[in-house]
Amino acid sequence: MRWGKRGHAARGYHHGNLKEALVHAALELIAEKGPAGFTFADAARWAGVSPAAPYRHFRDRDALLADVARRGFEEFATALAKSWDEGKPDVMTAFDRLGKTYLAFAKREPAYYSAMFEAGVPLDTDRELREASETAFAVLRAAAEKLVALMPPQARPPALMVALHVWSMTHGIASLFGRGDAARRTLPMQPEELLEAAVLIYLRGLGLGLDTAAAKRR
Amino acid sequence: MRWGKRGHAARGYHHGNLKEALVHAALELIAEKGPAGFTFADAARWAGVSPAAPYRHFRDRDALLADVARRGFEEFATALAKSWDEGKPDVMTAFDRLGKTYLAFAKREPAYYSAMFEAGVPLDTDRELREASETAFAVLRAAAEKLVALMPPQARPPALMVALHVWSMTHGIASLFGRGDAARRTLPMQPEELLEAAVLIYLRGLGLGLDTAAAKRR
DNA sequence: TGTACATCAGTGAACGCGCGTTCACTGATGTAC
DNA sequence: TGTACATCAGTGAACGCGCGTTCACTGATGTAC
Repeated sequence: MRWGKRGHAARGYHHGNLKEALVHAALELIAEKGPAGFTFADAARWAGVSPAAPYRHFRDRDALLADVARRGFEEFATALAKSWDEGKPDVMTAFDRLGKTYLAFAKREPAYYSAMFEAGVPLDTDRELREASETAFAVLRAAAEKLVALMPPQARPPALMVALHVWSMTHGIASLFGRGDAARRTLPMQPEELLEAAVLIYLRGLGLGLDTAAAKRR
Repeated sequence: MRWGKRGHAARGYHHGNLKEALVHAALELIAEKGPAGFTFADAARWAGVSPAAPYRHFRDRDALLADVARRGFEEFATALAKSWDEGKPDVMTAFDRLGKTYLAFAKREPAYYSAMFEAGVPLDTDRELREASETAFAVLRAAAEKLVALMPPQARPPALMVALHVWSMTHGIASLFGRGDAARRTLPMQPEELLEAAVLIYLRGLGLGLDTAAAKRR
């Protein structure tokens, strides 16, 4: 299988879009054997090129992995932003949807998720990678802002704290139970249900019951 | 450095306690370069023996890693149980302490934590490993039981759900911010504070305010 | 439109290296009597 | 207490293998005129 800009017809001496193909290869191999389970040579073989070819596009294996993580964060940020949809039709509905999207991403793209959160890719060395990661978190942060804005000013918790709490909870559930691969633990309920209940209880603890939210909605 | 049962004096043709030494080597190397960052030969070298020696004690690298994870869960379970101390002097105090112990373990033993939760060691193939993991969770579960028992019977949430929520939150914070190594993200507060606030808000959401708890304590 | 040339993105052979694993071996330890 | 022997837990040499990386190369593509 080949991944060329011009579809699968790209052939011949020049691959056409080897960089993309290597990223896809890495994702495929990570999904199979984990982020440590592939080599530069593996990726080349998977893409159908000689072992020297990847060097035209990536300095080394780590650079390839970092690029995978960056793309992962970008797709993640896009998915989250689309799901949040600026809080429409109302903040509570959108917030719930956001959490489900987070879990769905971890399940649908375990390879990306691994590269982003578990492969030990250092965030601070690559500017684009760090920015992509921050963009993703910014969506959560913005959602938390809108959420605390529902509350009376004197009772508002810091939005950053709320965002971090929800992020941690969701990431925890995703890592422990919500993965598409074999490392996950079994659970007597759906991860989505577990998350939804947690968020409801947490928001109630903030004084943001469904009643308050419903009242604000009108 | 050698790790023998008889202290550091073990020498000579027979190592004395190579199995322990290999586990320590693995921990050291995992802490340095992550769970994927060491080889069987590395471990042997670190322990000061020939590359063939580890085969007397472990089938292969995976078996060594699984043993590390098992020991990690056992130490984890012990630490958690000791910290929980059957809910003394009162359930809320002990519960808070339990969370702090969880985070402290992840920070103090990042290598164990990696092997347990991130190395992709399959839980279901090794009976002892699975049991150790279940023993650790059982402590959390028991604590959640005592916690919900503080509440009036008609308002009690399932203890299992509470345990899973707290586990997820704590694991999420530990993975994202609370690690002793370089992969952690920076945070404008201590992970412990973040966790404490989350748990307080969550419990309040369950209807278990500090007032209720204090009332029960008397 | 054709041609000459520069650049790009691959090839494939080669290298040194370290890994996993096996093997016959051997020094150290434990035990029966 | 001494001796003979079995077992244990190491050695060290060897092997085949695949990896990372470099290199001169070459086919394909793009561009100036």
